[in-house]
Amino acid sequence: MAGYWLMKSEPHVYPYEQLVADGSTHWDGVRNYQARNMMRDDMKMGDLVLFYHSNHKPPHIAGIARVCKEGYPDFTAQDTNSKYFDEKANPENPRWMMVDIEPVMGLKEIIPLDAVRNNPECDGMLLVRKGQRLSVQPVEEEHFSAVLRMAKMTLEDLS
DNA sequence: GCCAACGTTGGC
DNA sequence: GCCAACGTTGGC
Repeated sequence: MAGYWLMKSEPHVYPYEQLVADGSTHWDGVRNYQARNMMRDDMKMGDLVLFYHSNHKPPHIAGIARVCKEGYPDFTAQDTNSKYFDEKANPENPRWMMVDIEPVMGLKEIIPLDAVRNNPECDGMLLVRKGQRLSVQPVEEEHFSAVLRMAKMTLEDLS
């Protein structure tokens, strides 16, 4: 059964539209162990992803993406020219992992963070939990479908 | 730009 | 293994 996730990106760095333009992307630069572990162990081919724009007014869910390559080493950690370089990473112990995602479709209506927070169907979503900052987080199926409903979409629209 | 929340680091 | 210091995230 498919898993559901939410991934955060700052739209001035990498907006959903860029994912559409690129066709797919590797999700490099995650330097948090919880997020790494989920990408390494839990995110599977075909899992659906809410693509979230953080640090934007208003912060919002912009589109749906899909995992198209499962966890593998984040090579930017071993690239001295990368801002994500980590001297503790090496081929034997890459330390950081990433997945690839591809666009599925943009939301017909973007969903602002406030709308998620104000929707009782989204109670318990990590996204609206105070103080949580994970840039990759699991989403329950009922929350995922609640977000789609808010955007006047269904899972069938995604297939 | 502020700052609360939280993760990481490193001395002890 | 504790915990103070520090850095980052991300909404506001």
